[in-house]
Amino acid sequence: MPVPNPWTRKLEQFDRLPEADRRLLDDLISASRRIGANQDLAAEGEVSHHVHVVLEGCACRYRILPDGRRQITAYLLPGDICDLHVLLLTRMDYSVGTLVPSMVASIPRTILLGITERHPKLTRALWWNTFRDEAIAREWIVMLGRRSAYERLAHLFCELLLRLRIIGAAGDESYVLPVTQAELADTLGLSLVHVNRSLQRLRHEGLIVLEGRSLTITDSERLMAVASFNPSYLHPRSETGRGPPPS
Amino acid sequence: MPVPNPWTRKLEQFDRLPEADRRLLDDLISASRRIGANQDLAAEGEVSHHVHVVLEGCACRYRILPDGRRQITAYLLPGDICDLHVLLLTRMDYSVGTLVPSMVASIPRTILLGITERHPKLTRALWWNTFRDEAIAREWIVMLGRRSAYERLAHLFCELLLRLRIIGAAGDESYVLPVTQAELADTLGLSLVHVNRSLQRLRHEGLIVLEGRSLTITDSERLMAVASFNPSYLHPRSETGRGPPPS
DNA sequence: CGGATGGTTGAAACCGTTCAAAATCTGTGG
DNA sequence: CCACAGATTTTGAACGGTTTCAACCATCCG
Repeated sequence: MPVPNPWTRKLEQFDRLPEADRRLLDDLISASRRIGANQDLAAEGEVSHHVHVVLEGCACRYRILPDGRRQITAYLLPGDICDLHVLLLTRMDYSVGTLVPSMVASIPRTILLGITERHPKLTRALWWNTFRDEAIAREWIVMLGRRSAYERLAHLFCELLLRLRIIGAAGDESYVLPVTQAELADTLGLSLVHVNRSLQRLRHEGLIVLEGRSLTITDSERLMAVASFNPSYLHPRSETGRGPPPS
Repeated sequence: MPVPNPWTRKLEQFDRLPEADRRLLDDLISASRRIGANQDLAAEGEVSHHVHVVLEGCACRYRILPDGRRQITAYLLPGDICDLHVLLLTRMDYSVGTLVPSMVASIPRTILLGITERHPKLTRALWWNTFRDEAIAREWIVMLGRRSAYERLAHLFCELLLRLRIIGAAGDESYVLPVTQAELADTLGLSLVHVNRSLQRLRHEGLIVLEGRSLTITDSERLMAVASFNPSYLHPRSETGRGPPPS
């Protein structure tokens, strides 16, 4: 059996899909394209007719305030859907852009919408995907509202470790950070300068090694404690066992 | 024709529902109960078998960090579903509690899950509801990450004005704030003291009048400008016209 | 080599927090 | 109708985390 594409893998975290659904997913992303870093896939305010899926690289959701302040509201890793809500809400209330060179598939919303009428298992997996996105957004609210700069960095690094591990893009304790310090600042609601200093503190305290973009978590135990990181919001597979909760 | 309950009204913001679906919604919430303020409906970490819907009053989603810091991640107004993800993710990753005395319905997840297999229009409305929740969460991320205390308060008051107006719980420019200043602090990621001082500034600048819990927005034009408030994330009805985007 | 991007450092200013206490409001029972 | 306790709002003052401004350094790459 061939290795499933990242999107299929992601959706099957919820429940095994019928063979027909898996083939369908393969088809939908067959026309993917390679895109450079810092390219917009969709822009705030426009009416969008395509749902985007990241297959390689990394993108983000972000908003820019009238005076130029920017806030990143989500990281989109391989297998993640950038803008699924376009299915039912076509007006974009944020922008989507790549953070590094990426491979992205673009699916007409009418096609996907039609599919949801004939593929209940797949539709349920997409709904699950929506719930998980929302759970991550909630956790970011907590991170921004009630954690210090130091803790926010620790928390974000823990989240990325787990999310990248699931898709096989991280080792036991190291991965390639897909963002610059300026982008970390826009993610964590901090200034660039303060991100830099907080990173140094994480290094000095022996929690991480960060050389260029390669991040190694040298003491994940303590890093998770600093972040008061509780992975349950990612709803890891192991917790519910195989398959979705019984109906 | 009788006035629909708040939940039905909320779900019909997306699309008109078949008469059968509306009757079903009435049935589901017929066994609602009255609950005092500050009562938990569901607690973080537990496996929940019920979906809760607010019919009167106000509840919130919140998380408490190990050291006691608290962050509110959503306000749940009449018609809002507290924990719909329980359908597919039964483990709670946050708590739900009332902010004021409320009327709340509690629906077994297996019942609602079964319904989603036989009522496509209703299911789609529920999915839409999920997307809208997520859009609000994203906006809160922007609010917490990139706005000052003063701007956060302004933004929150704008959001509540619109959301309460939709359900007929706010006049043109005034409503009853369902929260104390301490709760505002836990919502906006600020200290109680600073919330108090920022509120005074909003008053002194003539943007609001706040007496007890009664809030009047005296200059909504300027309040929205201060908050750089853009209501599109609430996906108001008027924008898409009647009914959902065409398939 | 030169320009662009990303990372690092220093110092001053500011926004928001903390601690502590007073003032006001609210509901309740006597 | 008053007294009282608890919750909520308000105020003052000191402290500190974070920002801002302004350089400087390192690296990469054509």
